[in-house]
Amino acid sequence: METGKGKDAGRDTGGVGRRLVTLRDVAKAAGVSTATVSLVINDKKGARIGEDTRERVRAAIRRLGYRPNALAKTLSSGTSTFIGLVADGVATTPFAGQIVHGAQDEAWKQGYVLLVANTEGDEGVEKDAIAMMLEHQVRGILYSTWYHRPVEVPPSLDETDFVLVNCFGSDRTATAVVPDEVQGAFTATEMLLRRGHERIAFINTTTPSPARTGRLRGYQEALSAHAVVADEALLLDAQPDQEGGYAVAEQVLHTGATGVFCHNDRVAMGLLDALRERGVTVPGDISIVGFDNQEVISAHTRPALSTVGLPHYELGAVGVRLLLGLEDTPRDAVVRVSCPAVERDSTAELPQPRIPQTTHPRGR
Amino acid sequence: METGKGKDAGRDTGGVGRRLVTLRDVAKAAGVSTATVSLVINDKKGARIGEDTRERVRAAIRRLGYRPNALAKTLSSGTSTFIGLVADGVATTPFAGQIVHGAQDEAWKQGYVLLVANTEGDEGVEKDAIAMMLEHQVRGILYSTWYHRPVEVPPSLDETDFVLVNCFGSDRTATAVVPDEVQGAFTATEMLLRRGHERIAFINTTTPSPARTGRLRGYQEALSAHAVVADEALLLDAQPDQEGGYAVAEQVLHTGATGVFCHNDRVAMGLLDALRERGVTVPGDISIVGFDNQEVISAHTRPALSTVGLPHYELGAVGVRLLLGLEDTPRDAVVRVSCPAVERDSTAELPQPRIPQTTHPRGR
DNA sequence: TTGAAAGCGCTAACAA
DNA sequence: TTGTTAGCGCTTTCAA
Repeated sequence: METGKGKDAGRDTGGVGRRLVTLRDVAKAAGVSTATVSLVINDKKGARIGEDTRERVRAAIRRLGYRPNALAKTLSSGTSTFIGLVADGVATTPFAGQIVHGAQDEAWKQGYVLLVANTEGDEGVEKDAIAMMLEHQVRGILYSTWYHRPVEVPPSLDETDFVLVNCFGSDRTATAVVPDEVQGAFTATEMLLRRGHERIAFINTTTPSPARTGRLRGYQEALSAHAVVADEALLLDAQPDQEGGYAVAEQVLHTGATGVFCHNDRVAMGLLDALRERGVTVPGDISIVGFDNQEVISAHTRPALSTVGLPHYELGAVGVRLLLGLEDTPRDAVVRVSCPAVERDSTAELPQPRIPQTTHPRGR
Repeated sequence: METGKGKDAGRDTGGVGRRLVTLRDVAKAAGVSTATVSLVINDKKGARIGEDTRERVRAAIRRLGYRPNALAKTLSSGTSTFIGLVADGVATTPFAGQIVHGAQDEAWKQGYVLLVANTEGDEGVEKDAIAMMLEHQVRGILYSTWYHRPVEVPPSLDETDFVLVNCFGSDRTATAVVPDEVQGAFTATEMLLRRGHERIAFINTTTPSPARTGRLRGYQEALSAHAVVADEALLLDAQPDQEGGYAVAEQVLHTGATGVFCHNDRVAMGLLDALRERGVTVPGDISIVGFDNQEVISAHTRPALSTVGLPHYELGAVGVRLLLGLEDTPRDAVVRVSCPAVERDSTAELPQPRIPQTTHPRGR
């Protein structure tokens, strides 16, 4: 800290209070006006300042350890430096963190700073959070949820620009960005189809949601795209977690499926456990694909799980771009971000049919 | 939106630009001075304002839909409303989210707002993040890591108050708050001891870290507190994830341990998988305890894992309190937060010895 | 019990 | 090429 701080910066510096090197101090030190300093700092285009003066100013800035006051700048210029992000679950899920990360990276790139508020689903907290952001003059607000779902847009959001992230308006339209469930499920199913599987079971969730309907559709579209006839018997339902996957194992075995597409990685993990107990090997006997790419799980099951990723980072980033009008999308559009395939070790070529053709109810 | 916004709020409201109801507008509308309005808004103690005036002001505020400008307030009063939180991994881990949550809750309680920056370990980003926070006049900075470790304190942190969260200064002392590894491991080990186990294996991590040394010590202290003689043969090492736990299973079985304390939940999960494959039941044959309480995993293994929680939420909250001087701890102190026991289904009473006493190398 | 006025640190015309 | 001067929206003495 021999940067020259304690030198002559301290005016009010009384033990506790630190710092207080203002533009004016720099101006005085450099023997120029504050306007000049302001100009070189922001190095404004049109400004014609002598190179010598510039250098003198820069020197003074360094010498005094000057830091611009972003708040004063905002107040004066009227251009905000904040983007608000309200999330309903940064704490309880690994997913929200990715949204925050994506949003932050993009925000920084655009010269903004993220104001994050975690509501954990509490409406009161949410209202306060939005109010707080409004009072801090945010450029706009990203309203995000940790799982893809419809939401009632809080009225106070209308006081600023906003975009919904990982959710969409249930009661009205609003600009939003969500994962492409259909494409994701299509991709997952194709991971199996491409390896020769045709008898593919789909363990969907019991919970009504965009994920449930979207993934079912993606699964069906993939089958028909590959000219594989759908068999209702292959459609299973389960509670969307390890317990659900574990419980449905017997049914899966009964379908005679050679490949299974699970609603999410947790279900896949439960299924894996159950199959192991029954001596069924994966991917030897059965290939499995998950959804979400929840790393803590999918990267470490045995075998490591082939799955499809939920693009949370992208959602956050695209959210910011939409907010700032950087994406050329119509207002109130719902943009869909695709889910990438993450192929690991739970998928393999279909072995020579162990089950005679006759068991195959409806041929292809 | 019939709150009166579009009414007469719009001055500069030109389609895009919103809002601009200032203190002055309110004052004018209420027929008082700005000073008066300011006083009733913050309802200052010493201010003696007539109840009628107060009501008139409040009415005007409501009618105009006035929102105070927090930035102007900060600038004018000199009292910051921000607390910065720089984290090295909100994105990649479920843990950091809890720190954010704890910090935010406590910050709000104290009237502050959290400015979050995720660095993902990038030093450049970190430097920028701190600079950004300094420029935004933060009251102080919480510097956090996603796993407990020593850190080199970035020099620029000295320009403000700061506290280290989930980490501590490697090169110098600084106020910090970390989990109590020793107590945590002690607690975990006791979960086994209390149920009669004496032959308890400890699968530690291979990575040198406060966790490694602290947990070993806690394990040893628990044994001796219960007058159980330590057996070096029970000390195993493994890579700290599922693969590590899976790989070490054979060795664990060889020790003849009836209880196993794993360095973390992921190791426990891997071990569980391996034991299942070998037909060893948990907790029937062997009891297992993890560490971290990483919910996605621990709450859903079969059986659900008994473990010890890492107090991330608390770390964040205490961090804020330390920063604000709300905790009466000496400056530069390292405070330890304890790790709570989370007992689930992987621990059971020691069954009647299936193995003759003689196998027990050294008696108690 | 209230109002006037001087800033907080910075930007942005407008002069010079 | 640089300086002067109003503010941005709010708080805070000091007077009235």
